[in-house]
Amino acid sequence: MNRSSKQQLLQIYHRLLADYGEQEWWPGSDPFEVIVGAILTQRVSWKNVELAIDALKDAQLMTPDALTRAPMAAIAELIRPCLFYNEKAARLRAFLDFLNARHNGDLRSLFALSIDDLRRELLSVCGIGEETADAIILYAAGKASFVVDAYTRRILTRLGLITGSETYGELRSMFMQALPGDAGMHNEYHALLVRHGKERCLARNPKCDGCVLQGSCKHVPRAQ
DNA sequence: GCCCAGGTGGGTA
DNA sequence: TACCCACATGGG
Repeated sequence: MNRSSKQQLLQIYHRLLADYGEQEWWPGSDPFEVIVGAILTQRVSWKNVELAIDALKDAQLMTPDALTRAPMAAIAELIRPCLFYNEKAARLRAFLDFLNARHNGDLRSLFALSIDDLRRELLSVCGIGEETADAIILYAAGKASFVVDAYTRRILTRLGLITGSETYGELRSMFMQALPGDAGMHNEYHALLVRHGKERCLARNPKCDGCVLQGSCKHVPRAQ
């Protein structure tokens, strides 16, 4: 990765931050709730995840211990507003089995690992892929690990910084090399890309009128 | 009724 | 490696 690409990534961050302000994603949230949210949000809007999180809280199940004891069918029913609830209930169970077996059910033990070890262990859990692992490392453990999602790829492609065919790991490395090891900045940058992607880089209806990244952005204005 | 939302894993060629 | 499919709700 060359110096100019690093500068461009930093420039994009500062322009987005200046335009949208701080996004405050998962500020001061309970780490376990963040992990549950990270698993439930797979391929579903955050609104639906909030419904499921509230349901789990109301049922007093938002702790590793309580959720471990709950029957999977009951969990599935509570997280029904999320897509693929049976599968996601199994993924929550898989994470809990891992946490109990490897870390005696203690998140502090899990988070005491280095970023690389933490990432490796999370990826060994069925149902946790790269994006979810990075989201857990960043938002639950508070360690700097960049979260690459569909918006990130789409925005960088339209800006001409990448071809779009890069692997997840390649894109993550780009950000890891360009940004300081500051979890707060990684957190904010990812949130800003999602905000920008939602508002300006819609999958089927790209538009870029008044876009904060205008000038370098190659969006085609939406046909009226 | 249709489209889409902050993915992952397993199967097939 | 690259694609395809299952998973299967709720809001606009």
